Amino acid sequence: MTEARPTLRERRRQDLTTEIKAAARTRLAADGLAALSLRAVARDVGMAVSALYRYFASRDDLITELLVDAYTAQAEAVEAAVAATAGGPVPRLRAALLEFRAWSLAHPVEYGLLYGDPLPGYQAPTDRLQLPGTRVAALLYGLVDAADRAGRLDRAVAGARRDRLPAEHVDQLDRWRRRRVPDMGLDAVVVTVDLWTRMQGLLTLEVFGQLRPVLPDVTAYFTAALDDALAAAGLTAG
Amino acid sequence: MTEARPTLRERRRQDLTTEIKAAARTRLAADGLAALSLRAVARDVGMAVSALYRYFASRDDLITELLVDAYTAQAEAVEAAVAATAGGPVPRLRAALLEFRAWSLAHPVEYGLLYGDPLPGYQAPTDRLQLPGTRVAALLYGLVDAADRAGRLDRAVAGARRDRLPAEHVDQLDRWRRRRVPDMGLDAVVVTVDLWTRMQGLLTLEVFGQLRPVLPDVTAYFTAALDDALAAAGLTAG
DNA sequence: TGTACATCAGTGAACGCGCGTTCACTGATGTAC
DNA sequence: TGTACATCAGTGAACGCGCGTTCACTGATGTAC
Repeated sequence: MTEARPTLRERRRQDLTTEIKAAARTRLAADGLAALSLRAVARDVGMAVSALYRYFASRDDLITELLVDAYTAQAEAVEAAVAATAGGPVPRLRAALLEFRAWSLAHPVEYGLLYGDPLPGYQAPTDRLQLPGTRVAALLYGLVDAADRAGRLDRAVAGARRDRLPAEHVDQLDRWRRRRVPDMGLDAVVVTVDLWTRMQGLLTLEVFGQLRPVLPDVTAYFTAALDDALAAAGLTAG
Repeated sequence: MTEARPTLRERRRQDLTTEIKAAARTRLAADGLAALSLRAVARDVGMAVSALYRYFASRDDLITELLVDAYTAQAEAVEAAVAATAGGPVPRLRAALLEFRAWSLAHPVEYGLLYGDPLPGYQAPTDRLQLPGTRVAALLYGLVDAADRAGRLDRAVAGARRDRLPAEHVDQLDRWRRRRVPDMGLDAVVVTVDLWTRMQGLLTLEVFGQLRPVLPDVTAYFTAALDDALAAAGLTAG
C-alpha cells in the first residue's frame, strides 16, 4: 500500500509547475498584475506560450494558483512565528501580528493582491480561495479565544469596551459568531475584530506607501500601536 | 480690463473637456483603471480617438487629470462638511472624518486610485498632484491645530500618550513638523497622525471590502471608533 | 459688412505592438505484453 | 529485454483582438483689414 514512486514525467511536471509559478511571482513582484502575461512568463521560463496550457487552464487559473500560494505562504510564516514564541496566547498573538506585518512588507505586491483593490477583470473562485484566505484570521481568532479561556482577557475591560460600542455593531458580530465560531465568547470576537482592523488598517497604509512622507519608518509606531491595542482590549501577557 | 467673453470655440472646448472627463470617470468607476482606454472613452463620447489628442496629450495625462479631479472633489466635499458644522474645531474634525468616509464609500474606484496600490504603468507627476493630494490632510492638521490653540486638546492626555510612544516615532514626526508645519505643536501632530492612521486604516479595509464577511455595515463601528480615537487623543468638544 | 487668411477641431486610415487562446504537429516518456 | 502502442509535453504558426499614437486631410471658427 506504499505510495508509488513518481515517474520521471511526474517529477518533471512538478518541477516545471514550480518553476513557472516562481517566474510568474517574480514578474508579479516586479511589474504588478497587469504586466503578468502568459507570454512574458513563457519567455522567462524559456518555453513556448502554448506549452503553459499544459500546466494552467488559463491566465485566470494561474492567478488563482498564485493567490492560493500567497495566502498559504503568509499563513505559514505567521504560524511559524507563533510556534516559535514561548509564553501564553497573548505573546503569541503579538508575534503573529508582527510577523503578519513583516511578511506583508516583504511582499507588497502579493499583499496588494490579497488585501487591496479587487483585481480588474479577474473573478475570484470562492471555493478555491475561501480556505487559504482565512487561515491567518482563523489563527488570530483562535489565539484570542485561547487567551480568553486562559483568563488573559480581562472581562471588566472587555465588557466596558463592548458597552461603549453601538448595539448594531455588536449584534452583527454576534450573528457572525453564532454562525462561524459558536464556541467563542462574544467579547473575544469583539476584541479580535477591534485588534485586527486597527493593525491591518495601519499596515495597509504602510504597505501602500501612504505614510512614507510623514513617517519613513513605521516599525516603532506599529509595535507601540499593537501594544496599545492589546492593552486597550484587555489582553494581558502571562 | 474686464475678462474677455469666451469665444464659441473656447466654450465648446471647455464643454467637451468636461464631457470627456465625465465619460472617463464613468468607465473608471465601472471597470477600473485597466479598462480605461482612450478608444473606449472616444466611443462613449462619440468621437474619433484621434480627436482626444486635442484635449489630452496622452492617456497618462488624462489619468492625471482624473486624479486631480478626484482629490479636488473629495477635498471639496470634506471642506463643505466642515463649513456646514456648527461648533468648535473638534466637532468639525469629527464631521470631516465622517464625510471623508462617506465620499470614499460613494467613490470606491477613485478611492482605490488615490489611496490603494500604486497604479501599474502610470508614473504620477508629483508637481501636478502634490497640492490637490494633500488638501484633506492639510485640513485635518489645521483643525487639530485649531483645537489645540482653543484649549480643546487636553495637554495631560496628549502628553501621556506621547510618552508611551517610542522616541524614534516622535522624533520622525518632529522632524517632519519642523519642515512642514513649524507653527504647530508636536502634540497636535502626534495626535493627527494617530487619528488619521486609525480612521483611514479602518476605512481602507471597508472600501476594499475586507470587512464585509464579518461586518456587513461598518457605519456604527466607524463612528464609535472615531469617537473613541478622539477621546483617547484628548480632543474634547466645546 | 465682407473678404482673405490663419487657427483650430475633428476624421479616418494606418502603424506596430503585445496579448490569450487554439491547433495540427513532432518527439519523448510510459505501459502492456 | 525488446517491441508496439498509448499517452503526454512541447513547438511554432496562426487567429482575432484592442490598444496608444501618428498623420495627412477636411471643414468649421476666429481675426485682421
